[in-house]
Amino acid sequence: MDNLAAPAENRPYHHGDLRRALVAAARRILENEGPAALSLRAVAREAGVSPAAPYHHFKDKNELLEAVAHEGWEALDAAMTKARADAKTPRERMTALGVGYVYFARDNPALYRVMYDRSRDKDALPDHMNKSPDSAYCQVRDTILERTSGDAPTDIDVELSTIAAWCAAHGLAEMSGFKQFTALKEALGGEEAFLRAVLEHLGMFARVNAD
Amino acid sequence: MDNLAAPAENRPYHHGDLRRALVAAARRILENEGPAALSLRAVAREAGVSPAAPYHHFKDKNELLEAVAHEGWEALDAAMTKARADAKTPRERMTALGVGYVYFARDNPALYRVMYDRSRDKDALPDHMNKSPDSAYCQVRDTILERTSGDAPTDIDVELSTIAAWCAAHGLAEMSGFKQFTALKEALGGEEAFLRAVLEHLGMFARVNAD
DNA sequence: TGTACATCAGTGAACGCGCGTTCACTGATGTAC
DNA sequence: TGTACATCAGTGAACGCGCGTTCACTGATGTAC
Repeated sequence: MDNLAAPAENRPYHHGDLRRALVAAARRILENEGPAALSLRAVAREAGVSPAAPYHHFKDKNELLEAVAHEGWEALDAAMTKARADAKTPRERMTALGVGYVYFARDNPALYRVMYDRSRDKDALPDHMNKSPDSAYCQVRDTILERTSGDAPTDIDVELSTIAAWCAAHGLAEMSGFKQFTALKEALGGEEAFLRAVLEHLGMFARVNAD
Repeated sequence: MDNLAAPAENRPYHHGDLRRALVAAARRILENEGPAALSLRAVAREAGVSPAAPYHHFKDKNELLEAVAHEGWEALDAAMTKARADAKTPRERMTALGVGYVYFARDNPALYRVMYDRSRDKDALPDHMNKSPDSAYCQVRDTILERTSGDAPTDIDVELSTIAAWCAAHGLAEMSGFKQFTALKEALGGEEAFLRAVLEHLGMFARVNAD
């Protein structure tokens, strides 16, 4: 959460960095009031500026939301980098990514929502996820590669495993907050133990058991 | 998709079954225009009734959405029952549930969205999922139990596996439509092959490989 | 260095819109006798 | 079987609201000479 400071009073007529300030204001609104409250007018209000001002920096509401989502994906990339750096073994890194991913969604629920809502509208995840090596996606892929021993897996296998991991983490992120799981969390000794346990039980579709 | 017929013309003053008709109208709107178009007024319009009429059947918009979501979960239960019935072996049933789940979400995207949006608002999945044996959740759980050979797993292990399966399916349902995967789908021979392949790669968090 | 002027980045009022909900009403239905 | 009447399930007009966006404007900035 960077650049989320409240608007400065005694602002001069020209703001200086209104574009950035608007995105920060949007994130503040998301954090405090949720995605439903995120209107262009509310953002302008929060930034201390007239409702027309944002139009000098964004074509329309859409474009502002795009910028907010973009910051969200960058923040996710950073969270994944951190999670990965803190773990020692490849297997631990894999779990740390999963847990870190869910924590990111839990700590930024409204931002996370905006990120995926906009992806759904475009029927696509952000482009940079396939390209930038620091992207969350590439970090998951690289960590899976680290874990692989023996013959090099095919590109397709790597991609499938990455997608599978991503889906699992996303599903867990969306579900782990549900009340139904509170008893189980307590039985296992807390949130993180629960997340790790679920991640370790993901093999039920795989060719692990007999047919 | 039952009861989604268009409103009858020459309707008498008293509708007879407006409650059901309103829910059906809501589902029609979801299907044709998406979740953003789902206003109380639009539903009344679609049902051919004045904007005040729904208030004789639902306390407010919230309560109508609740009824729509409820129908959605029932439809999901039915889809899971069907998917399970069509498969021969336990392992096949497990995969069929995963694929069927994603297909349900793909074929009813707006309804699926409403179901989860409302769950998120309540921080809980529907109650019946833990209780009714025909619920999607219980069917997943029972299918996992079928697959288990040897010693009976603990209740906690079963629950964790069920949650893991659900998360994976939900994640896959939300992601599988993204453009990024179209090339991979073609390489694998189509949508279903892609889904099966992802499901089979879910072990990457598990204790399958060396540490 | 000073000045004219184009450009930039704000203002604030206004637009039309669709929304959820309420209200007094009325037509249809069902029940008691 | 017929009638009075309560209740039910609609109508349609109206409310206040916040929204996205546009408009003519103005104050501040930067650049050419």
